[in-house]
Amino acid sequence: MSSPVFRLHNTLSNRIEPVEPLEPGKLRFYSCGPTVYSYAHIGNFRTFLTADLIVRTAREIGLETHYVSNITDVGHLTEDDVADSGGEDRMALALSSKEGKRFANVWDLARFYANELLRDWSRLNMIEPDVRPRATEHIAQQIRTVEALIDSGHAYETDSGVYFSVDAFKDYGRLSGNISGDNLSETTRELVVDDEKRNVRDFALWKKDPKHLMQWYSPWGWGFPGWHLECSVMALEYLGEQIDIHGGGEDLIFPHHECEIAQAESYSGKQFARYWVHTRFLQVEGEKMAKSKGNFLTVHELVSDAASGGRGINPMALRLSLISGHYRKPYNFTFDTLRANLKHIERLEQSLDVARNAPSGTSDVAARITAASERLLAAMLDDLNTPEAIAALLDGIKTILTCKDGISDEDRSAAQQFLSRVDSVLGIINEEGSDSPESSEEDDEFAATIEEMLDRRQRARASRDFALADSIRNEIEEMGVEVMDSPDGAKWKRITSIQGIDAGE
RNA sequence: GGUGACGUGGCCGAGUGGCUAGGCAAAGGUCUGCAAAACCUUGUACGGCGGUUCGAAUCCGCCCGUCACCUCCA
Repeated sequence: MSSPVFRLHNTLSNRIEPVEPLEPGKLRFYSCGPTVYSYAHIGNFRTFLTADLIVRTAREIGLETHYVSNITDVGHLTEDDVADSGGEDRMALALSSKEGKRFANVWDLARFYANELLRDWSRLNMIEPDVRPRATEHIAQQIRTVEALIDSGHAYETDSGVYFSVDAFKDYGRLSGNISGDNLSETTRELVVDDEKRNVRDFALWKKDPKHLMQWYSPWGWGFPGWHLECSVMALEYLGEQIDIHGGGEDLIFPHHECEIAQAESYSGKQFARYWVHTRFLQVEGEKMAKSKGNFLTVHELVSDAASGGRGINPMALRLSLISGHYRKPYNFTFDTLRANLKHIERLEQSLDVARNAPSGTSDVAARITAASERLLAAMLDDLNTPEAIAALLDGIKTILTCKDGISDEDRSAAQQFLSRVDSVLGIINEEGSDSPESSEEDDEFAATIEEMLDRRQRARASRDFALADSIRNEIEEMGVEVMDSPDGAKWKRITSIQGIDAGE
């Protein structure tokens, strides 16, 4: 048996290619992380989830995967065209916003949102990178790299900073197809105005700016590093001069990744990354997600409980929603599909219960469950075809649920193997996190009230006073709780709803 | 203007020359005092117009529409 082949779309070739690591059996993977100037939104997380699925799938087939993802905690500029004359710094902007007023300084703000990122990351049951480097902790390395690029003739200093010379790197533009500078039309805003730049396309490696809120001392005076530099430097530091896969959002193809290639390859003289994987932006309810449209959704808001102003969504359902579209296609995130995914997660939990606790029986579905399991992995190996994988997931769950009244030993074992694969590859089973809403005293009181009402209802049913029983149930439902009668008595659970969307239902 | 992607049933989303994707919603049924859950059943869609072919949602051409990137948004 040959080992399974993992195929991914490579932006460099615009083709789906088998992933063949430089060093057989060992995968070096770098995924671009966010700038932490606010809560990360679901679009950010769609990209991070693509990385997460790459790691999970690679490990499932036994590739020893070294996974690095950074945190950008330097405030880069919102507009390059005004950068030289004092453009705005993202962090500084966030600091002066209403929300940012509570932070003492940009360092504090970056620290806060970096912590929140990690919190959202773990809520979505995402794999922690082996190394999670921060830009501000790699300034010295960045300065050394700039010096090396100047020494080798790939960069030069001007009054405003140090620029990378695009003319000194022949492959510039290969990744994005932006080969010439001429294709920038009048619809594009003007490029950086700096008479000392040798080519308008040259980009900054170091900005001189003694007024910047975050600044460091360098051979070129006080200032801060260019945005593209940090990822190249940190990838080189933790993964070596040549990595296998480099990923990020589609917007990073140009200029960020194009510039990374230029810097890293000029520095090392070797091909930097062999596979480039990019995630398409998602839309919300059919529209581009934008703060101005009011459809800017953060993971923080969606999964926080209602009491603290969130929408109280099960993080696993959110995770499933965000991976339910193919990563290279525009995905339309809607509350309708989120609601469907809440049901899927409930059924998944039921299937776990069946696999563990269903009584012994004579079911005969092991072959079907195993087929679903194989189909699931095969779909993921085929350029992360998550919609197909989820179809296999649902088929497996459905099959397992048919065994709830009795399951054979063979089927139980197949079911457990299936669920274990679902756990490791899709990451939508998070049992530690699932009962996360810390059981507070309020919850205990609430439960006691419901139990008491159910007792009264049970007595009414016993005396066949169904009208009373039903009216009690209606009362319970108005409290947001669903009642389910079963052979071992009535069970209840909170009705899954999305705060702010299902209000009044 | 340049580059790239995409348009599939009420909705979300696979497929990419002939063979049921799947899910949500909906309808009917089994079960139940009634429900809920679960299970079973039902649904013939591929933006438009041409062309290639025995046969096209799938290939080719044109058109229409949507979206993204083109110097710092994942």
